[in-house]
Parts: sequence; C-alpha cells; structure tokens
Amino acid sequence: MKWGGDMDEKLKERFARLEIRASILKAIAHPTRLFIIDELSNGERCVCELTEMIGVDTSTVSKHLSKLKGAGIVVDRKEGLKVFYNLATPCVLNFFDCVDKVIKTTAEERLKLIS
Amino acid sequence: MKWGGDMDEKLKERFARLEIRASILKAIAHPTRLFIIDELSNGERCVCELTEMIGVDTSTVSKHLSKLKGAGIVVDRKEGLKVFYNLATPCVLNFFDCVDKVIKTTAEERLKLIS
DNA sequence: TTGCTATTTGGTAGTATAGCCAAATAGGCA
DNA sequence: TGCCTATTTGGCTATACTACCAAATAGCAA
Repeated sequence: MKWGGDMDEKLKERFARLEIRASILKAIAHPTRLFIIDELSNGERCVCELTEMIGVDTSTVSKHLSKLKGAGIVVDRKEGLKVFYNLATPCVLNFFDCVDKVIKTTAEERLKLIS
Repeated sequence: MKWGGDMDEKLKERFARLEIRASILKAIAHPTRLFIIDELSNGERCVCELTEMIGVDTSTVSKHLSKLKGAGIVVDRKEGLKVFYNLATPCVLNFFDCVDKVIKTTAEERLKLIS
C-alpha cells in the first residue's frame, strides 16, 4: 500500500491502524470462511468435518483455516490425528447483523427506484 | 466460486447468502475504504476532500467510493460540481470495536507465548 | 518398521484487485 | 460558444487470491 509521500505522522499512524483492521476484515470476507465462522458458532469442528460440509479440497479448507487463525479469528486444538477449530472472539458473529441490514436497506432502496 | 457439485438445496442457499455477505465485507476490507468510512462517520465529504486527505489519485478514490456505493455502504448526493458521500448504514462503524478486540486478544496471546 | 488417516505445505494456473495515467463526462460561468 | 473544475470511466501493469493436485508432515496402530 502506498499513500501520498508527504503524509504527516498522525495520518501515517491512522493508516497503519486501518491496515491492520483491514487485514482482519479481509480474512473474514470470503464465503467459505464465513461458512466456517457460522459453523463454529455452533461449537468446535475438525478440518475433516468442515471439508465434508463445504465440499472442496481439504487443502483449500486448511488454507482458509490458516488464514482465519493468522488473523486471530479462530484457535485450534489438536486431538490425536484431528485438529479442532474454535472461534477465538465470538463477537465476529455480530457482523452478520449489520451486513444483513446493509443488504436489506439496499434492496429496499432499489425496490423503491423501480416502483 | 465453486463448491462441491453434489450440494443439497439448503446448503446452496446458505452459500448464496454467504456470498452476498462476503461481497459487502470485501467492500469494507481495504485500508483506504476504511479511512473513508471512518471519515464519513464525522459527516459527509466530497470526493475532492477525501482525495486531498488520502493523497492518492482522484480516480482511485472515485473507484473506492464506487465500490462502497455498489455495496450499499455509502450514498451520494450531487451539489453543483461536487459529489458528497455519506454513510448509508452507520452500523458498519460497530465493526471497528470487534476488530480491535480481535487484534487486542491476538496481541495478548502472542505476548503470553514469549514471556 | 510399515501402513493408514488427518492435516499442512509447495507449486501452478486462472481470476480479481488496486494503482496510475489519459480520456470522457458533467456542471458552472464568462 | 469556450473554459475551468470535479468526477467518472477505460486501459494498463503489477500484485494478491483461490482452487486444484501432489508431496510432505504428524499421529496412531499393527
């Protein structure tokens, strides 16, 4: 990321914070990862269970989980051969409410435009 | 996006919803767009003001705004030559709290690991 | 040890994204 | 009309992401 070179210190700090925040949100902003988050809200799941549910390659699911873990959204726990994942900070579930509100508001506005 | 072909209807619907939700979150998950959202929380701003603050090309800012608008996160209002943008659904500001909590929790855990 | 299962990691191809510049569009004013 | 400013759009390049397959790693059990 590159912003104007003559940026003052305060703004640079502000953007540094936003960059970290964006990285967390980016880790969440993918349908498969949202599925995982939604599923983990009902309790821990192992990689094999999630893979079975989603229906993509295990390696793909593993990489999604790795991204979520790197962002601090999930934590893992090994038990024998299996690795179980859990939500680290369940507040991410609150995102759904606001996102759905955005979708609803937008849809209502668009309906108004054509009626 | 492509998931397992033998997916049942219920799961397909679930993923369809998640895909829409992900598109909203993706629109938010960029430092410059977070800056814009943060800035608009203090009231409407025109493209020129935001460009001046961020220090990138006007066309870049315009495209970021276009993405936010497409996702239903901001709305615009023309006044003479200028176009003013506003938050459409201020609840997106709530995201910051949880994101910061994720960052804080992760940082604390990592500190514990090295101490 | 070997074999089996669960998971992660490396490599690669296709796709998407973000930035800049240049050009097009739109509104205000002489 | 022509000129100036504000914004958007198109084209381009560089970078990042995702999905698959193949190979590597890890743990359990014979």
